[in-house]
Amino acid sequence: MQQTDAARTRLRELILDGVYAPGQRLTELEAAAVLAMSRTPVREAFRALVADGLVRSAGRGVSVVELGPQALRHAYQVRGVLEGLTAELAAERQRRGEMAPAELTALERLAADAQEATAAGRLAEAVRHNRRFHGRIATLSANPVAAASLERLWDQIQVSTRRSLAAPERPDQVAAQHRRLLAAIAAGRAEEAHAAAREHVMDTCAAHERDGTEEER
Amino acid sequence: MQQTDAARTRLRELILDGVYAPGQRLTELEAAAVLAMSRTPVREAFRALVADGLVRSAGRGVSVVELGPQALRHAYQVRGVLEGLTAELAAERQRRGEMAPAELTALERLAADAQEATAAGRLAEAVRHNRRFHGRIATLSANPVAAASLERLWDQIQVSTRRSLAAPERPDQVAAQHRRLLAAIAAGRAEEAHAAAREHVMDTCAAHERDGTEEER
DNA sequence: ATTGAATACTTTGCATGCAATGGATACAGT
DNA sequence: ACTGTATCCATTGCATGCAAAGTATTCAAT
Repeated sequence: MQQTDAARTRLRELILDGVYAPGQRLTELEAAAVLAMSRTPVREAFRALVADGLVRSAGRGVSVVELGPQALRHAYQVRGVLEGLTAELAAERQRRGEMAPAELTALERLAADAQEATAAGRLAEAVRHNRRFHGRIATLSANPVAAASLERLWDQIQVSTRRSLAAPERPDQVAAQHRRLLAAIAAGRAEEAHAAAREHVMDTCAAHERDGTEEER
Repeated sequence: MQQTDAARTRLRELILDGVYAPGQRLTELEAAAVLAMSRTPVREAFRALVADGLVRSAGRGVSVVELGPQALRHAYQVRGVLEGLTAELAAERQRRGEMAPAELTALERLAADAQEATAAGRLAEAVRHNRRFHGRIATLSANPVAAASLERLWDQIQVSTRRSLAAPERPDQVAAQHRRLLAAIAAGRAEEAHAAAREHVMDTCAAHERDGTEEER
C-alpha cells in the first residue's frame, strides 16, 4: 500500500478509536515520526482527513474535530434525511423485486446481532454492528453517492460522541425502531421506511443531546 | 494566497467552465506547467479535487468526472433530500421568527433574477442566479453541514450537465415551482417547503434525463 | 514585577531529485 | 499476421533541502 494511504488509514483509525481525542493537535513532524515516514505522505494524509471532516486545519498543524452541540445536531439532521433516502430506495427496490431474499435475511441478522451485543453490554461491538446495519441499508439502496456521504457523517459523529458510549438504557426503543424500519423495507413500503429511518436518527440525536446536557451538570 | 489553494481554485474554475471537459485527463506535470508552479502544490490540489468529487484518480494522473446517467440520478436523489432539508429548516426558522425580513425579500429577488435571465435566454447567467437562489436557501437553513454537502453536489452536477445547458422550454414550470417553494418558506410551512424543494429537484433530474435520452437518439 | 521588543526556534509551504511503477512500443518468434 | 516478451519512457510517490511565517522565549527597561 502507498504510504499516503497507509497514513490516512492509520490516522483515521487512531482518531476513530479515540487515541487522539477531539481537540487534540497534531503536527506533520510528530505524525511522521509516529508513522515512520517522511512529511510528504503525512501532509497529504492530513489534507485528506480534512476533506473527510475528521480534522480541521488549525493554523499550525491540524486538530481532531470537535463538533459542538449544534454542529452535531446539523450533522444528525443531514444524516436523518440521507438515511431516510437510503431506506426509501431500499424499500423501493424490494417492492420491485430487485432485491435478493438473502440480502434481506442478512440485514435481519445484523439487526439481531446489534441488539444482542447491546443487551449484553458489549458496547464497542454494539456500535460496530449498529453501523454495519445502517451501512447495509445504504448499500441496499444502490445509491453510492448517498452511501459515501453517510460514511463521512458516521465518522464525524462517531468521533464527537465517543464519550457518550456509556449508552442510556434505551436499547428497547432502538430495537423497536430497527424492527419498524426493517418491516417497512421488507414490505416495500418506501414512504414508511423513509419516515422510520429519519425518525430513528433524530431520536438518536435527541438522546445524545440529553447525554451531553447531563454531562455538563 | 497559497499556491495549493490557487491551484485548487483555478483548476476548479477551469473544470466548472467546461474548459476541461468531462473525461479529460490531466497529469501533474501538465497542470504544473499551465499554472506555472511545481508539482507539489498541483499534487495536493489534485487530491483536494478528488475529495470534492470533481475529478477521479485514473491510474496515471486524474480525469474530470463524467457522471453516467445513473450516477447523475443518484446525485440528484441526494440533492433532493438535502434541498428538502434546507428548505424545511429555513421555513422552520421563518415560523419561529428567527429570520430577518430582509433575507426573505433578498431571496425573492434572486428568484426573480433567475426567472428573468432564463426568459431572456441568458443561459449562463440564469444558471448562476439559479444556483444562488438555491444556495441562499441553504444558507438560510443555518445548517452548514447541509450547505457544504450541497455545494459539492452542485459542482458535480454542473460538470456533467453542462452540455444540456440548451435548456428545454420549461422555464414556466421552474418559475412556478420556485414560487411554491418560496411561498411555503415565507409562510413557515416546513413540511410543504420540504416537499416542494424535493419535488422541484427531482423534476429537474427528470428533465435532464429526457434531454440525455434525446441526445442519444 | 510587568510590559515591551528583539531574537531564536519550531513548523509549514514549495521545489527538486531520485527511485519505482506502469504502460506503451518495438522486436522477435511462431 | 499475430502474439508474447523485453526494453524504454513517461509519470508518479516519497524524501530532503531551503526559505518564509509565525510563535515562544528571553532580556531589558520602566
